[in-house]
Amino acid sequence: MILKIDFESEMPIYEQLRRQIIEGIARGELNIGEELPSVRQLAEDIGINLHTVNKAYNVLKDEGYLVIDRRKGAMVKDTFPKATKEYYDSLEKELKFIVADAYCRGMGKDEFLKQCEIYFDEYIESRRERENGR
Amino acid sequence: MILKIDFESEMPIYEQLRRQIIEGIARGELNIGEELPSVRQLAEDIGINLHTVNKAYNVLKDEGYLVIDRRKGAMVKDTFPKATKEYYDSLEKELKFIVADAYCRGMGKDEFLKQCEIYFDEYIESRRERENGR
Amino acid sequence: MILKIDFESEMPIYEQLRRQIIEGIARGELNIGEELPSVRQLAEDIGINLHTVNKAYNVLKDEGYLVIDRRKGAMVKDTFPKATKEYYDSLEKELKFIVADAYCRGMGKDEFLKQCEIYFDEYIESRRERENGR
Amino acid sequence: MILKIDFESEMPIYEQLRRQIIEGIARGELNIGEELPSVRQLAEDIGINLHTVNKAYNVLKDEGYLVIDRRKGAMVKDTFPKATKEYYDSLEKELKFIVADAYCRGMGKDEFLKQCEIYFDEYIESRRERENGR
DNA sequence: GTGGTCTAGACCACC
DNA sequence: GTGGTCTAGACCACG
Repeated sequence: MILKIDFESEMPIYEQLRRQIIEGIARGELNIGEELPSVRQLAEDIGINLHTVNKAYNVLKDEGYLVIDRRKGAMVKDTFPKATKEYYDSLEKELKFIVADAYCRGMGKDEFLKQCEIYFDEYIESRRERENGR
Repeated sequence: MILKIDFESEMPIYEQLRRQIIEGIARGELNIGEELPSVRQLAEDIGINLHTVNKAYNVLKDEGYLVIDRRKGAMVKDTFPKATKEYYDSLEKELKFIVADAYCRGMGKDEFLKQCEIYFDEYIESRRERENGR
Repeated sequence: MILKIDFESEMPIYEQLRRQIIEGIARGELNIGEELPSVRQLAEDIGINLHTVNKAYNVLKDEGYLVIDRRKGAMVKDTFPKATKEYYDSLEKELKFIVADAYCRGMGKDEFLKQCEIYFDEYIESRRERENGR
Repeated sequence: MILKIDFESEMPIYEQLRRQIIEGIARGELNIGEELPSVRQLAEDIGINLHTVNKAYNVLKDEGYLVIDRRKGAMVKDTFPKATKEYYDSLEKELKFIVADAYCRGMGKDEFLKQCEIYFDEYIESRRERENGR
């Protein structure tokens, strides 16, 4: 799986890492139980600080995406993280704002929903392909 | 329009202000040409520094949501901001991640789309009500 | 002569007035000795404060564009303002920056000069027409 | 690169900084990818507040002249800012006034164009020299 | 009255 | 180390 960092982005590097790893899991590029590169390895590959990778891994651990084993390093958890009340609350807040912004900018409901549907289908399709391919 | 700030949030205060003002515009609570409180007034009401309000207003001005008149202060622009290529790019990036996260957490496509639809309808309905009420 | 104020501009209203009056003189819409509207009249026409018009007129008086007579109000001076050393200095400073910015943005020398030439010719032509028409 | 601030000028300090940095880029004194002093460093050197430097840097970032990297601070962007429609509009407005003023003050078209040409050539020459010198 | 600018100094996140 | 955010308080230009 290829990780791309935009050093000019306002988004913290660890957050960029976190998001791309979650997207990788959604697409099935990272499967349950799969080991991620070591902190040291990944940091060197991307050319960033070791602590930055560490932070991303630890956030994902706290969210329930990864387990971190002292010997084997980080791997994708065998169960997906729970959709807690906190998650739903923050999702609602985030989504409401995005919809408000899109609505103001003249984006139609259908166009927006269609786009969301496409993204969902991409993840579903990508996972199915990989599962069949195994 | 009531603005609520969460001082514990990691999200900057000016960004919280920005988002709530956009949501207010989407709901029609803030109508075209409507004057917002002066930076000093709003800062005092919320209990924050005037520079923080100023920053929120200026970000919204740059985005095309507000105009700032030397005489009357800030007011809602009579045209909505353009949905530029930059906007679509960042929306895609943001939405893709949110969908990935939701998908991983077991949220179904239908549930997600339904929720988005509800938010859209809320804004549409809210605006219609206010327009009829005028 | 029609004066248009952009209340949303960052440029002070009195400065917008000043510039448009100078452009009017350059185009020959305002001829030597021609009386400008009274401060009170112009302020009411545009819908701005009386003091704002006053400031514009006084700046133009100091620059040598207008003479202000207590009885007849403001009128275009019969001689053009001198191109003082101060003027040349500030012109150089301003022009150098504009050229630097244009150059960085990829504007060619020829394109830039061509544009300046067009503007010059417009003023020359406009004045000639009016002088012939009288 | 030496930056000179006129504390008596009506032009805001951050705007003076902005202009001189753009001129520095045009002259090639600041090359693509070159790092600018940190806000604290530059502020101390000039004897102004760090927020003022920060504002200048951020304006230049928004214009597309600089990128601000969390790790390295501000640096000259590898691509020059686009000459947008907004840019051309404001350039036209500005240039038209300057030409009108110069014309009224008896400055001939040839003299004006000659001067613009000289400035352009200075930037072109300065950049060439530096590129050869590298 | 309005916002714009500047200063001074604090704390924080990120790297 | 870097910039980002927030506060507090000052002065100014504009209208």
